[in-house]
Amino acid sequence: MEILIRNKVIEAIKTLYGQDVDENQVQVQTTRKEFTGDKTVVVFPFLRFSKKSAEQTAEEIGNILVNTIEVLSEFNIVKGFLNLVIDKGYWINQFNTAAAEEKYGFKAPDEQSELVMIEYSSPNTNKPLHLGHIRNNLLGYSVSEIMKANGNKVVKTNIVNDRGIHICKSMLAWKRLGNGETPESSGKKGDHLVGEYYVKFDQLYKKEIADLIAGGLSEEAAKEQAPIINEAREMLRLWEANDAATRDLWQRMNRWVYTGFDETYKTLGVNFDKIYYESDTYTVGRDEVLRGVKEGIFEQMDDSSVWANLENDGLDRKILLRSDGTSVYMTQDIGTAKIRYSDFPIDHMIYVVGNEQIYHFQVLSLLLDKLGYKWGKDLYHFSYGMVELPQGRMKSREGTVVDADDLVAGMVDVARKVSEELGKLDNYTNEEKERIYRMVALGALKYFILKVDPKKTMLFNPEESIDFNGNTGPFIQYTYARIQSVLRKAADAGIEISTHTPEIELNDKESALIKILVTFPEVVKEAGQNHSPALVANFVYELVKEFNQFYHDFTIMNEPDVEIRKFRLLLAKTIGQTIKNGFLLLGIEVPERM
RNA sequence: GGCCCAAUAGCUCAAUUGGAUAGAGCAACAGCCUUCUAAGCUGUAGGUUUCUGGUUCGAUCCCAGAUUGGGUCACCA
Repeated sequence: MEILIRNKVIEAIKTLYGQDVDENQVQVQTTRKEFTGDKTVVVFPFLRFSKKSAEQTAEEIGNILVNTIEVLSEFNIVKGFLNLVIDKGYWINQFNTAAAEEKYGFKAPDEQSELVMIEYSSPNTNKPLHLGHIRNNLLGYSVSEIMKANGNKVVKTNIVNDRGIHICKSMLAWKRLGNGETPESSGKKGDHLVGEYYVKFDQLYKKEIADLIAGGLSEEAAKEQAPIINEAREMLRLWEANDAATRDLWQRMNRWVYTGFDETYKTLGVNFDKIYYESDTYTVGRDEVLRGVKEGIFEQMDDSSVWANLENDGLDRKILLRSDGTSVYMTQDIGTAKIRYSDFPIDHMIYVVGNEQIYHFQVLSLLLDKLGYKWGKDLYHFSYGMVELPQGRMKSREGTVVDADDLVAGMVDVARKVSEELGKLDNYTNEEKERIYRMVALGALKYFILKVDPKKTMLFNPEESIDFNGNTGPFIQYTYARIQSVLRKAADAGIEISTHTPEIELNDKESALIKILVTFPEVVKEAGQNHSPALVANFVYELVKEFNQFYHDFTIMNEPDVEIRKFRLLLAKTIGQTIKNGFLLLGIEVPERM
């Protein structure tokens, strides 16, 4: 519709003033609520063609539009804004289209669809997931769903950083202090158990540093020479040298972590199509780096460490292999990228990784390019903002980290408490109740995180639990449940819901609802272009807010006019469907009752 | 210090990517359940969009500078 108007405006200006205007000079937007009309054309940019007043220009263009666009019957002018009124029939038509499709707004993939690979989550296996990972996982999953809804083929992938100095730290501490403790023996979740030893390592390390400083060493030297850190380094070297005992312990502890992660992923409702492990990919990366050395792309120093010099590209020097031959993060990422492109015909590669790694991905992109991979430059770093606490950034060493499992469990408790107070689920079984508590708790958490612009830093206050009223997930879930309740009542009463609405008179709320509803396909598209679940969240909220007003002001079941009642039922059903579909894109479930 | 990013109501976030009188929720206050689920609805109050300039018909949005906060510049990931 907007495109049609835009083209007609261009034609109008051509006939009126004999000038060609550029397409993006014509602004067509939805009319603001406080004015009458549906679409608004801003005429200010055309004044230099018309050489007339804004009102006159708008009048002239408006007359032509009304004559050339069938569904346009009237217009009004406020200053330089030409407000166009679109016929009711058009909206009813649009609504019927929306009502007829279960997946309204979604585009199904076909043979020509592009393949988008999305990497997200990508945890280290030395500690459990925290709030920062939650934002990553929710964004990654949601963006994947949004890309699918835009007709792409999507491969969700996870690169598990299961190797490196950080894992060795946990292993070392466990060896020293663990006394053979296992998840089974202690009843602790595996990832939490391993995480505890990571913290213990840090404590031992700090103590050694303090002792060395007391003995007269500088802080820098102390950090470098502490026996325990050297032992960890030696462990990493042994690991890369395939030392059997080291590998055994590593495998054992990683397995504990995976069991724990799987549980967390399951509660979060995220999943992956293809999982890569750094322990498999880093050697490919190392070979690539060594090839780079041979081809003169990278340089090897006397101590045999390997560097990339990116100073000509405006960046720094970057290490790719340590002097003891072990690999770093970047080495692995090179290998992983290569393997992925040979495994899949990737058209777009999206890395969901925090904005603290912007520099890392600039470098990675450049390195891949230098290694001769034409897709190196194409990788897209979906860089999202951090989650901050009122005190600032989360710091694992200071114990301010909000653990993912604890957070979810806490949310479920709150949901249970609220729900029990309201007592609406009293005739449900305990399993059904628990299922809904979880659904609501996760709805609150996910919506809270996904409704904010991914690029922005966001704040989470653990002191105040996430709200269930207002602009929240549960509010939207509640509206959905209400709609289902009405639909159940209709079904019980044997009232059939029409599948097609004739041209009836609409009240203000009804037409407002339809006008919001039919923007959904555009919202899905924009959310895909901008990689922004927040756009979907905002849309659903707007829709639901409007629906609740409608629900309050008008009755559905008690409407005496049969035609109108049938229409309202269909409207409610379609809105319910759209809420569900929108939330599907966010990875949030909706309950039939709550 | 170099580079990058942000700053909107007391708090958490929006603002159709340069358009009309900057909107929601929370918190505060005042109302609405004999009626399809009150996790709802209505109203009141709350703003020099950090500051100073510039660009233009028009700036929260673009440019320059300043202030504040954050990130990053590792043989960490």
